[in-house]
Amino acid sequence: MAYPSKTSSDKIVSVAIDLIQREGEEALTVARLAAELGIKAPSLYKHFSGRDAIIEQVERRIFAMLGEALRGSIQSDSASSLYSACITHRKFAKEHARLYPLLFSQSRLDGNEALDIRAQSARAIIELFKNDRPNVALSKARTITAYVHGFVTIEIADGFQLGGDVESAFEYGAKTIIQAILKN
Amino acid sequence: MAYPSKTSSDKIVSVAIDLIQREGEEALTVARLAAELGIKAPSLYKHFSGRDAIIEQVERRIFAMLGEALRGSIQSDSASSLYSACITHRKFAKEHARLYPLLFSQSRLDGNEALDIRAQSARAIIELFKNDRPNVALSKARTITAYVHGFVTIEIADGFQLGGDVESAFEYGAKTIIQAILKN
DNA sequence: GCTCAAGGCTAATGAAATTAGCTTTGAGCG
DNA sequence: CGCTCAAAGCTAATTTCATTAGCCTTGAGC
Repeated sequence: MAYPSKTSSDKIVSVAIDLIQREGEEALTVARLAAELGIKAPSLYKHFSGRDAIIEQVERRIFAMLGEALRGSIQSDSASSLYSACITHRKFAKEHARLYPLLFSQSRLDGNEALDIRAQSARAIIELFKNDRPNVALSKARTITAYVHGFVTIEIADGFQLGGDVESAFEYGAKTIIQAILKN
Repeated sequence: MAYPSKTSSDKIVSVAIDLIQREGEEALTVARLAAELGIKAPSLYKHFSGRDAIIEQVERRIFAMLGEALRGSIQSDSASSLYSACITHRKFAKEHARLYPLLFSQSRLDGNEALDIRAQSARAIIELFKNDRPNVALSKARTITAYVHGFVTIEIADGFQLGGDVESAFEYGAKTIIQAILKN
């Protein structure tokens, strides 16, 4: 084709992820990102329609990573697997404290594509309830997912300000919910 | 004192809340807000140090409103009260879909002030577990709060994309968790 | 009736995103 | 071997915001 590309869409997204992880989303300016890639801001528009499009890809990638991590943590289809999925989810969120909140913000992801990428993460959990009626399985998956997501979201935002042992609170909640879910 | 004030800090925050509720946070530009107040952008700086300071007050107010709603929904200290608190929390979040996500974003609120305003909301729930040891009560409150917060956060972000009955999922989760919590 | 500080205003500055329009270069073809 | 052309860069606007500088107005209190 043509001019030797100094970068690629994949590279751009990777560097964007690094930057957000290091300094937060607001630090991701088009000029800054371009600089880290060794090019100038307007050149980025040859690869993406704009800043939002880049962040959208970032979200997509983080979702994929979370999904992969969750699937990797689920060995059997037992309760212990469910608990380890919770641990993994929480660990992932905290290790990507600046990226994780992007996943369920106003979400630039829309429609079909969002469905696919999210479904992959969800599916792994839903599978664990294959003995239940589909609707019940969905409710159970949503319950445990909501709990973990809510917990880590508050945790990341430094929302647990009343002291106490946050670790044991997480464990208590996860185990209690899992136990209850496996019965009812 | 002096020049007849055309507005006030309270009024500014109210109008800001309206604006965000109607058109989202990004629609809250300093110029736009000023216009809705009948003044010019720079005049706002006589009342607030900047856009962030205004949004901080918005968060504070929303937190206070949520706390009030929760306290209002708790009559007794029984399980039924806990469930109605969940309903109230969810209703509040959905009725303030554009404002609620601000509460646990990166949070501009810091330190002591944040503690106070959040503690008020939390306290109401913790009270319900006064028969438990303090640390357990805290864990229980955190568990149910995390669940509801996570659920509505995902819901608002349109994250439940696999169909099914979201209403019944919420009910299932809330009731299951409450029941489990009241035992253990 | 004077004064002065709070609360407005206009004009300027500075950061970002984005657009317009030009330049470079190397893959592939004749 | 040399030509061409489209992709990928670049510089120079343009726009939209937030914020700052500096000035003007007015009414409460003396």
